[in-house]
This record gives sequence, C-alpha cells and structure tokens, in this order.
Amino acid sequence: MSNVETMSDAEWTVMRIFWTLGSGTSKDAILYLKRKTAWKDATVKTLITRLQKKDFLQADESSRPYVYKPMIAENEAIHQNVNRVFNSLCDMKKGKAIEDLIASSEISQGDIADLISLLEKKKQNAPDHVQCDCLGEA
Amino acid sequence: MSNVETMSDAEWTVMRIFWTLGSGTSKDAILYLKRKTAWKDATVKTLITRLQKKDFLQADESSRPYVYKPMIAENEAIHQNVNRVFNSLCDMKKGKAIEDLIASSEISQGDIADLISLLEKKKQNAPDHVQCDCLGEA
DNA sequence: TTTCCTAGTTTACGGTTGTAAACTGTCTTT
DNA sequence: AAAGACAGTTTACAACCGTAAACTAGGAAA
Repeated sequence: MSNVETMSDAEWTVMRIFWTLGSGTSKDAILYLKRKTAWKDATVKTLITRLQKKDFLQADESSRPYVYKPMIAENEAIHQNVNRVFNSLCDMKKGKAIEDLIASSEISQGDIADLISLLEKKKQNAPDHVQCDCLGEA
Repeated sequence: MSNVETMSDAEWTVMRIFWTLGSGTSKDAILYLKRKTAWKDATVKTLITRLQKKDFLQADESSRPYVYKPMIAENEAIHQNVNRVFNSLCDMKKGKAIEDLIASSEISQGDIADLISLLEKKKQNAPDHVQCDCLGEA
C-alpha cells in the first residue's frame, strides 16, 4: 500500500495524465502536459523516473518505448491526499472548510444528491458542537 | 495578501498554536507543541523565525520575551490551502472527494444543516455531469 | 556588578523538489 | 552496416524543509 505523502505536487500533475489514460508512454505525458505546463521534455522524464523509484508508476519494459502505468489508484490517492490536508486542520473548522469547498466546486446532480443523503444520515448522530483540538490534549 | 502556498507543513503546525491563542510567546508554542510533536525547542524557534521571514507571524519586540501574532487569518489560510489541493484534483472526482471528507470528519449539527441547505440551493443550477479535465483543453 | 538563565539569532546538514541539460543505448531508416 | 532519431539514464544545481546545535544578548537574581 503505497503512501501518497511522498508524492510531490509536480509528480501529482504527471500522475493525473496516467490515471486518466490508464497507461501511456513518456511521449504521451510530455504531449498532454504541454497543454497545462511549460515544462521541458526533460522535466517530465525526470518526474516519471522519480515516480518509478517511489513505486507510483511501473514501466512495461518488454518493448520500446516503455509503457507506464499507475501503481496506485487515483481514488485511493485522492482519498489519502485530501484526508491528509484535513487532518492538519482544526477540527472545529472542518465543517466550514467543506462548505467553502462545495461553494467553489462544480458538482453534478448525482453527487449532490449523494451528499445530501449522506448528510441527512450523518445528522442523526452528529454532535451539537465540535471542539478545537489545536492545543492538544489538556 | 500573503500566500499560503509557501507555508510548509511544519510551519502550519506552529501557526495553529498562534491562531488558537491569538498571540503568544515562543515558550507558549514550544509548550503546546510538546503535546503533539517530539520537536526540540530549537526546532520550534527555527520555525517561528521562518514564519516571520515569510510574514506569517509578526513579533512585538517592544518587550521580552517577544509576543508573536499571526499576520494571516486562519480562515483565509484554510481557504487557500484546501482550495489549492482541490484545484489539483480532477474536476470529475471532486464530488466523491467531498463525500469522503464528510464521511470521515466530525461535523456539528449546525454545520450539517448549513451544508444541506447550501447543497439544496446548489442543486438548482448543478450540471448533470462534470467532465474530466486532466488532459487539458482539446 | 557579576552571574546566570532564557529567548532570540546564526549556522548546519542531509534529503526533497522543481527544473533541466547532457549522455547513451536501441530501433529505424538509408 | 552506418547513421540518425527517439527515449531512457545520469548528472546538476539552487531553493526549500525538517531537524537541531551552538552562539549571544538582554533581563533577573544574587
């Protein structure tokens, strides 16, 4: 179970290409990344190499050019990443932070429906207040 | 308007103390941080110095020990930080990511109510589907 | 006023990250 | 078989980060 903490921002950007393509060559990555970044080809190559070292990408070396594929699922990576940020937030502020997020994200009808029903359910057992935990245990 | 992108994880951890206290001495920070980390006093001092250089903390030097206070509001910092992570996510996956977050966070009754009403409102104009934007513009 | 403690400042050091050039090995095309 | 193109590998390098020791100056105690 690979741990996404060690994936840098630039590496994440590269992974998105492979996650979306399912698999692809370095050329594919270089090509698509030109649309979003100003990186030189060499930069992308470096990032791919680092992702391999960290076991986030694996190369099929049976033929050239190699074909790379993700060794961690996008959903799993997103889960870890998003949760990591939230774990560093004051407990008391999480609700508002989520509100903020919802306000500024495009969300589909289906997902909104899911969110509402999840919240309805969560409401049954929700506490009246959530304490700030920033100063640690008393 | 300071930009939270340059605040490191360790620095963030220190800021939480000052955000919660409103202001405090390095001793305060060292003390509270002992509850959550194994950092040596010197480490906290270094982090405070870096936060000052980056203009996230300001010291009142009119008397010793200095009293430090945050130059960026916690809410603003959280907003920037959380949004930064979400901006690096595939648009299509944001809804699920938020679901995930809600599922694993403690949220108060009040916040849940707010979230639901925000979602109800958002539902009026929500798209049926959200496209993946990982490969950039076509 | 001499000494000591405490807190602020300087220096340190290896690892990671962003960014990329240069080198090299392997197919493909003459 | 020789040459060229492309992609994979090595090397580079400054800034930032986590982590902390060592040094120093200002205020408190003796």
